[in-house]
Amino acid sequence: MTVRQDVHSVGIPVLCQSCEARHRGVCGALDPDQLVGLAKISSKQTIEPGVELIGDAETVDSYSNVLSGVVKLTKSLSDGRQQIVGLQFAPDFLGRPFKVESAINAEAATAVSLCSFPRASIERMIRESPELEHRLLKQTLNELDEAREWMVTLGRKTAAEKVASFLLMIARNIDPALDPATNTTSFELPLTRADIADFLGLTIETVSRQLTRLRTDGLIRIENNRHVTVTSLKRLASRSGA
Amino acid sequence: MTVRQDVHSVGIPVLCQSCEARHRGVCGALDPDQLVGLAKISSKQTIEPGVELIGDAETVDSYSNVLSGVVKLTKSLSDGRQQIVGLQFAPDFLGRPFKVESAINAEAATAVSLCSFPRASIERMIRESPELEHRLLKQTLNELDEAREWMVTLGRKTAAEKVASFLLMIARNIDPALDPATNTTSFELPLTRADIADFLGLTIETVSRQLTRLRTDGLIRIENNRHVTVTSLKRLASRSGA
DNA sequence: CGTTATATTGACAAGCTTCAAACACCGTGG
DNA sequence: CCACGGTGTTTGAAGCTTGTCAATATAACG
Repeated sequence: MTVRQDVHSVGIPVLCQSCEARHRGVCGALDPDQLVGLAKISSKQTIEPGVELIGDAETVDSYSNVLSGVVKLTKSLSDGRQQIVGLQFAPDFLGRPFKVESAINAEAATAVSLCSFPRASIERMIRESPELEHRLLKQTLNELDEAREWMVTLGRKTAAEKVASFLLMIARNIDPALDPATNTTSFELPLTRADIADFLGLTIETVSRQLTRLRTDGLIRIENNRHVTVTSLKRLASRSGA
Repeated sequence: MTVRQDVHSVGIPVLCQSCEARHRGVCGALDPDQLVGLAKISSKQTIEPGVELIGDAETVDSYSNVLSGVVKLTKSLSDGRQQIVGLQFAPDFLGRPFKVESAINAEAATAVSLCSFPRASIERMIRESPELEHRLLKQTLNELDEAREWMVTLGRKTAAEKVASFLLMIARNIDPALDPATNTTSFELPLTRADIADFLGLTIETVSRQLTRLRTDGLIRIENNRHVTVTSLKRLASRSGA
């Protein structure tokens, strides 16, 4: 028992021992030596909801792994209209390699903890480790798939379908093994109504109306604004457009 | 002169000599030996507009470079509503590595010429050549940037802004060096009104109305439905939301 | 317990879609 | 040569979904 543990954790920095990014995230590409090197220059930090992590047109000099919480990626038009273009959950990699200027904003949607490292070091490691680049490519391809999935939602679904799709996406994210046959799940919404509206290309009022409709129709229950219980996953899915 | 040419073209397969993908596309990552190997198993083909290249939920066993023309990537809802989630121009790489099942449709929007190679070979080459994977990562990141840009358009812009944005995107794609100070450009639309509607999340009628509005307002001229002349790039840009 | 942020609800207006019809372009065949 | 059908586009009128503005309710917080 102790032997097995030693085999797996020998040379692994304390910081990384229980880190999810080492398993499912990009750090899984690194060998113990690289991990030690990276751990030396990386720092864990906790961020309050609403705090801006990366500003539009700012130069980015650090990348991060999301360890917990939800980060929203947003883009804005000159007159203030805003659109959320991505949500990042643990253990996603946060940052846009190979570009000094960010074209998007990143903001903590909930309380977030990050593991950050300097830009230069991670880009050097990418050059040295093809496996790291491979993981990045895979995550980027997944993000592209998600973005395209949401383009369909934004362009072609009704408000009712958008809200149902959003709830399903969150439910699946909280519990990836969610069986479509099960009827009931329950979770905390990581976003405010305003955020949900920015995510779905709707107004706060329309989001609210669609949620109350789902509530009065008996598909969901809502407590304290944020806690949602889906009482009929099947009926919810049938309203998501698919 | 001839010496210089020889230096550059020695060992380069005839098929690839004048190919744009060798310069700006993924093939630029390959050395002459790899290029010869790939050229042996690749084939050039021409495709008519409207022909489906990759069907939804089909298993993909070949990848391609787009050599000319425009390929539209679409996703559909069960009831037939459709959304274009990407446009691919030369010399884009066409295909979704590391996934056997395609979740999207690819269809020739115009006449298209492709250079195709078997899935297995390209995936082997990716494993062997980090530089190839690097190029793929860069293209994927660019596609992700574009997708997110269009999410803002789909979610937050008005019909008028959407159409203006679309025209600007096409103009910039035809002439990447397009100076915002110049007033006039002219190009062939690679998409029908129906395609434009599917791209912008609108109906054919709304697209048509917005185009005639731009026409009667003197920002553009349209000949034969497809040929567009922008007469005031600045005014068009000011209507794109930005 | 008052104060502020967040969410809900209602009435009305606007924008986009829907449905319908006319128009333009193009190749075919009489 | 012109009538004809086909496809793609434009235009019009009406209706519905969503946005806007305003008021109220609920929750969060000192």
